[in-house]
Amino acid sequence: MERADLHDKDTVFTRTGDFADRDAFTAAGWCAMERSLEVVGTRSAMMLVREAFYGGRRFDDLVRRTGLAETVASKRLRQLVADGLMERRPYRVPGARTRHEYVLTERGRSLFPLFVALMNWGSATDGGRGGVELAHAGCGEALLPAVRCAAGHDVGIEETEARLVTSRPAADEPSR
Amino acid sequence: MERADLHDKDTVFTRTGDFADRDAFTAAGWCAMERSLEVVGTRSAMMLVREAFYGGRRFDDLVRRTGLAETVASKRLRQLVADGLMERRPYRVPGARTRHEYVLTERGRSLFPLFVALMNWGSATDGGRGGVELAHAGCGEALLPAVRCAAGHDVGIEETEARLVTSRPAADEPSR
DNA sequence: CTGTATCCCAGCGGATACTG
DNA sequence: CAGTATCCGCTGGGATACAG
Repeated sequence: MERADLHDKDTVFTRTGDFADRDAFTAAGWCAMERSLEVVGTRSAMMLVREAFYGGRRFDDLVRRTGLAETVASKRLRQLVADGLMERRPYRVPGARTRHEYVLTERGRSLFPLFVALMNWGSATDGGRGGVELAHAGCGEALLPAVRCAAGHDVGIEETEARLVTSRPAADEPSR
Repeated sequence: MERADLHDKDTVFTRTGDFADRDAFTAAGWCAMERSLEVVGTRSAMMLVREAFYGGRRFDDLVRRTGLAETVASKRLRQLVADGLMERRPYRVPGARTRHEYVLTERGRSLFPLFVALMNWGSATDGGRGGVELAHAGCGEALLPAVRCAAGHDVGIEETEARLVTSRPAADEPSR
């Protein structure tokens, strides 16, 4: 099954153990990536999350800044709340009646690396057309998505190994 | 415009300069994130890229391992090639007739951080149901998506600043 | 201002059947 | 084995109109 005619530049993941035959675990169940896409795989979902990152909270602002139709924004926001990415929170400005605002939950905020990766990948090939750029407020340098292992090493695609886990060790506690 | 009743945990991006009013640059054009979604915003596209990362190359394997219908895989692969994420390359095994295989281009390979972010976000909330896990082949530790600035600092969401750039300083693309 | 209710269209993805 | 051609249902998203 192994092919010997691959160029070095074609290297993908290291395949080890069960993974030598990827078919063996195709039946292992739902891929985590697909689970993510079920929730944030739509344009409207990511756009609303984006505006939330930018500080948008009120329905009106979110609609205008995303450019989505109100109907779409409404339905998607309801779903984002149901999925636990956002919280619909009442608040009141003195003298006005109670309103609601949409605030990212911790789960929603944990989309940050995904958002940066999307922004970066899109801008990497746009020929410098300009637009919004994300930067480190401390030093002003642009943000870049990275991949590291739990031990802190930077990991490239060719150093990545995929493996089958039957049941991951007790949920991700405060990772030490 | 500024709200003073925000909890610390609600902090999102730091807003500075032009960005104090996000509306000011809504008209600044297409968001890089949306550009990414136009290309890899579909389930089929990311699933095919995933299998390419896992080492899949032949049409038959890609179809079986993604579980996509042949028609869908066919059309999506054609588009991925057109978008420059994959390359359709002829090859031949002695004694057999020439076949084609799909190989990730550098642009396709640069989706690696995005892929890791998607995998990680999806598995972070699955209650440890098990499945595929990505790890550092060197030390065996699990992979995590990260965000850094060009100067090498780790950057959290609350240290992130968004700003408007009219035309980015000729990054890495002499084209055009 | 903050939505919801309808109607409509385009695109994704599947099923089936057919080629080289 | 590696696709293409057709048909078709589902849903994402927009337009319009209306409500609290």
